[in-house]
This record gives sequence, structure tokens and C-alpha cells, in this order.
Amino acid sequence: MSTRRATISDVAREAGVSPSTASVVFSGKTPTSEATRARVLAAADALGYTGPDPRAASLRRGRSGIVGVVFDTHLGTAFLDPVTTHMMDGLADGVSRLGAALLLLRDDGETVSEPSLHTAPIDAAVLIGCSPRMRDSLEIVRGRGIPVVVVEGDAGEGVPQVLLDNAEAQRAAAQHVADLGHRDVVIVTLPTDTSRRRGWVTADEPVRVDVTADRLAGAREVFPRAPVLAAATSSIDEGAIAGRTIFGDPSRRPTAVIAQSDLLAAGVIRAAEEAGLRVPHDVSVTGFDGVVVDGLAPHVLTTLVQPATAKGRAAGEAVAAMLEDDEPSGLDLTCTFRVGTTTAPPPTT
Amino acid sequence: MSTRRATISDVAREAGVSPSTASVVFSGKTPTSEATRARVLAAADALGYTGPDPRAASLRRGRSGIVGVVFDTHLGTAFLDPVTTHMMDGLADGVSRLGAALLLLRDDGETVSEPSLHTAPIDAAVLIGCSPRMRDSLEIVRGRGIPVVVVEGDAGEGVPQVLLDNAEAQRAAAQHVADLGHRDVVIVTLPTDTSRRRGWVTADEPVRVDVTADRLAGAREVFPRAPVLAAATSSIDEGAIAGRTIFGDPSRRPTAVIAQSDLLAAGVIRAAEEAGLRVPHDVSVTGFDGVVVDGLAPHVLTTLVQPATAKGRAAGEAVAAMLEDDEPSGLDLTCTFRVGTTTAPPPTT
DNA sequence: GACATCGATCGAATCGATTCGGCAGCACCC
DNA sequence: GGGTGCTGCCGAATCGATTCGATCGATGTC
Repeated sequence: MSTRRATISDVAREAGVSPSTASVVFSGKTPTSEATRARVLAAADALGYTGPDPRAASLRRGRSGIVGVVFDTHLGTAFLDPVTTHMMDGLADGVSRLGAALLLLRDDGETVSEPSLHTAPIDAAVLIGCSPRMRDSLEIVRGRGIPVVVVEGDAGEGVPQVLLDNAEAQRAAAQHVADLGHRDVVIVTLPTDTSRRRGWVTADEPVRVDVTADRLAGAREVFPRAPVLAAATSSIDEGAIAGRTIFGDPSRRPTAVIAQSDLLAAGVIRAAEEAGLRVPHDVSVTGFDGVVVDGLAPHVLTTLVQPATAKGRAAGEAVAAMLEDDEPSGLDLTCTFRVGTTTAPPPTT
Repeated sequence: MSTRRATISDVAREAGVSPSTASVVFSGKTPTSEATRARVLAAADALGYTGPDPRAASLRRGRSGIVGVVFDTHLGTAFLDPVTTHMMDGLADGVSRLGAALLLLRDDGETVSEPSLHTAPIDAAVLIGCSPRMRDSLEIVRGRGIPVVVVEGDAGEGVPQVLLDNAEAQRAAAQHVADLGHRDVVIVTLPTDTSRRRGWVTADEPVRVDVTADRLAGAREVFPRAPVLAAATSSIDEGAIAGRTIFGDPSRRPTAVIAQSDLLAAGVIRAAEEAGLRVPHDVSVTGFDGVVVDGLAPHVLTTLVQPATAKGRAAGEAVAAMLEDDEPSGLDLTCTFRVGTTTAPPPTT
């Protein structure tokens, strides 16, 4: 019974047509008469043939219908971030017009087991962010001649990018804080490197993650001398850790904290409240992303709302365009500044 | 310049060996002399050959190294649920020993564009949950002769399942509530159907989603007559909506709410507090899942902690086993009951 | 010195479908 | 009735790699 599965040739023979005709019945690339069509379908049914083998089809076609999405973290970690989640959603939408599915790929440098970038049957790749490690991934993918789109990262010539006006947006938020009268500000950043080190960042230390660097640059335009504290990841817990560091020494408390993500901001707020500070009365906090942070109520974060879903969709559409030999068009998206209830003038002491 | 890419035959010719030898150098399936190995690698380098075409390889091998994960929701929606997220993480781990990657597939019934279950080059599939729609997916996949593992769903003979003791666990939690003295209880369920209808569920109404049905059965063992309210999805917001419905009429307020997920429970708690009720003094709330719900502090949810990551890993390993022709072993996992600060005896009025 | 042994390499078949030029049949028109 | 234009189907080449039995030298043994 369990001999090998039927092939399209078997079906063709059973239906009394040539393999090419049978193929055409399934793909619909060429018109066929209603009669043969029915015969082929009946034969397929009789033989339990469920359609062309995608492996063979993709070899011949040179297309697999799969777009790889490359992360540089544990998937669970990546999906913890609502921004990523929304972006994936947009991405799925964006590539769906291609009829493509998304393959989750992780490039953590030294994975030996190999479903990796080197060997995955993908038509195109989307790189999320652009840490140094990602740059390696980029090389690999380009080496394979696979079209690639980079979301929020600098990718070099010929690679369409989906960018956010991180620097300018963050500058605007910082300016808002400055306009309120704050002078004593601490900046809490996203990871500065893939090594995920946590701690104070000196002024001349290189920041290797584009998003982090851009937002930092924007904030520094307004507050060039503000102390900078890097978090190990974007999460409420990490924000709280940073917050405890910041508010731990009562003699050196800032009047405002500029966080590079909403999750971090939420954590900072939590830490502030733990330390007996009221937000925004004693300390102002700004975020970045504009995601819904559960448990932040009744606060409404002053933040930069970024179009996360649109970002994903744009990337998906750029991929689709490249695969259809259209011009690979990148896209620059802009954030919207939203004033919430977590910023106010500094305490008048 | 941009002629077609080099093939392994080109490399072989350039290196002065046969294609088979070149192939073997890349796959390492057969020992080769150091000298030829070096020559082949050099030739590959010279021609810009970056390794075997995965499409051709997978055709010949009959394996693609890809495991499909099938969802029946928007991906963004699915990933909003921390349980799913953790499970994906475990899954990625579990299949990694195969060197396989995960392909995100959505089966929303009528998608016409076709990266779908019918045509995806997957070696195996993992179905998450088992709504009626999923049962169709199951048929499709089995029709293609692809090994499949079902997580928390009834799949029929021969399909390994990764199950949770939903009914028993929920019964235990309900019993705890009963032991505290509660008699007036409302149950808030996960969606009962893919149509995602929200609202009261009558006693004889069929519940088509296995997880929902099992947990409901467990709760009903203790509270057979408790009113049942279905949420449209598992989220804090939905929980809050349900909570507002429940606490909206002051004359008919229950003393305890059994929610089928932590997110729902968190929402119910929020709604209770909106209505001026204190948890657990005025109303007790239990959850299910044991995930970390941001913003629930200072409450610690009384809930059933499920091993979400282990669930995913088990599914991944079952897949790996099937592909290696081992016995497909399912697994029954158990939840741990955790008493938190959201349950207490009913108010003594 | 002949023969068995072992390791590295080669040849040819194969995986399963798609594609495209060509060809047969038919209807239509003048 | 012969030429023209369509439709619908067929054949054969092709996509790029893998696999396995055969081959070929070289080494080791008696």
C-alpha cells in the first residue's frame, strides 16, 4: 500500500494525456478543454494525488514562495516585543500578494545545525534591524544572490531599506522635554550591541545597533551631555532595572528620563514609583514606539508612535517588488509625537 | 556579468573533478582527500558558488528542512498571546536538532493566494490548537502524506498529540474556589468557535474548540450551573469587556470569576476595579496559563501554570522523531496550580 | 609477485515538475 | 477548396543536485 506517492506522470498516464497537459491543468497557465481538465482531476483523485510536489516545482520554477525573516535573537525574545509582532503581521500581509509564506530564521552566529541562511530555500530575505551580526547575515544572503530588504538598518548600496525617522523623532521628543524646562536628563537606550551588555555608555563609545544609535543621536542633539544607560533588551523588566539604577542614588536623580522604547519607559516609571517618585510630578518619562503597554494605566505615555504594521507591510511589498523585477523601492516612515500624561515641567525646588 | 549562477557541475569542471565528487565535498557524506577538497573549495570560491541550491537538493533528498506551523488567526493576533510565543520558542528548540526552520502558515479558510498548506514545501506540520477549521487543515496535510503533530487538539488516530490536562487542572482550580466558599461563580472562556463570537453561552451550546471545551468541562464539574461568558480572543482587553458585562449589573454580581486565561483574568480584574470592587476581597479571580502579565502587579494571579515552552519543545521533538522514523510519541503535560493573591473567601454579607 | 582490501573518485540514473516550440485538427473566409 | 488563424495537446529538454554501484590505484599480506 505505502508504495511511493503518485507523480504527475502517473496521473497523466491514468488520464490518458501527456504530463505537460496534466501539469497545465494544475497550474492553469494554459487554457485546457473542460473535458481533459475533468479527466485529469478524476485521475488525480483516483490515485490520491494532491497536487504538484512543491520541491520539484520550485526547482523548475526557480522560486519557492518563501521569504525568510532573519532575527538575531531567540524567537521568544523577539516576539516579546510588540513592535516586532506588529511588524511580522504587516510583513505577512505585504508578502501575501506574492503568495509567499514567512520562514523564521535565526542567525546567532555559530549555529551549526543548518537550516540557516546558507541553505534555506528562500526567494528573498528580510533582515530585522541591523546589528553587526546582521551585517554578516547580509553578506551571506547577498552572496547567494537573494534579494534582501533591511528594516531599520544601514545596508549599503542597492538594498532597499525601510527606515524610520528615528533621529528626528527622538530629537523632537527630547526638545519637548527641554521645552518643559528639564536640564537634568538621563537617556535609557536599547541594546547597543549584540552582546547585550547592560550599563552606562560613555560619550565616545561606539553604538553598533543602528536604531539605538539613531535615536541616541537625536536625543543628544538636545541633551549632548546627558548620561546614557543601556538596557540589555527592550522589556519592562529591563526598564525597571535601569530605573532602579537611575533613581537609586537620591542625590543624583534626574528630572526626566528619555527611554528608547515604551517597554523600557514603563519599567522606568515602575522603578520611579517604587522609589517614591510621582510621574510626571517628580520625574518625566518619554517612550518610543507607541505600542499599548499593558499595566501602564492610568498613565498615558508621552511617546513617538511608529507605524509598526506599516513598516512590515512596506518591507513585504518591497520584497514583492524585487521578485517581480520592479524597482526595489525603499520607504521612509515617520513617527508621530504623542503627548501623554508622563511628562510635565520639572519640580520647582 | 550577470549570467546565470554557477552550478555544482561548473565548480566540478573548474576543479577537474566529477560533479559527484564536488557534491560530496559540500555535503561531507563521504570522505574525500584533503587535496581534492581544497581544489573544489577553491574552484567554488573562484566561481562565486556559495553552496548547493536548496531547491535542487531538497528535490533529490525528499526533504526540505522546513516544518510548518499552522495558525488560524492573524499572526499578530496569535503572537499577542504569550503562551503561543513561548510555545514557538520551544518549538524552534525542538526542531532545531533536525536542523529545521519554522514556516509560518495561516489557514484562514479561503485564502486564495497559495503559499498554503497545499503547496508549501514542508517536511512536517504542527497544528496549534484544534478549531473546526484546523480539522480541515489536518485533512489537507494528512492527504499530502506529511507527518503532523497536534498541540492541544483531538486529531484522530495516528497523530501524536501534545496535550495538557486542561480539564483536570481547571477542575482543581474550581475546587479551590469552591473550597473557599464561593457559590456564585461566572466562567469566562476562550473563544468557543473560530467565528469569535462574544457573549453568553447556553448550557447545551456546543463548544467547538478543544481547549475551551476541556477547561469548561473541568470547571463545570464543580460549578455545573455557573453562567458562561465567551470572550472573542485571549487578551486583557477582551477580559475587561467580559468583566464589564459581568459586573455591570450590581444586583447580579458573582463572588468569583473563573477565567480561562491569565490575560482574560487580568482584564476581569481591571473591570472589577473599575466597578469599585476589590480583588480578592469583594471578588476572587482565577486565571490559566501562568504567564507573566504585565501591569497586574501587585496582584499575583491564582492560576494554573502550564509548561508552554515544554509544550512547544515536545511538539518539536515529536516532529523530529516522526521524520527520523522513530515512534511518534505524544506527550501529556500537566499544569501546576498556583495560589496567588487574587482568591479569597467570599465577602461575608 | 599475485591477490585481496580499502579509500577516493567517477558515471549515470533519478528526484518531479514545468516550459516552449511545434503540430494536429477545426472553423472560417474568400 | 486551399489558405489562415485558433485551440488544445504533446515531446523533449531542463532545473541542479544527490546517490550508489562500479572503477581505479595504491597499499598490505602471504
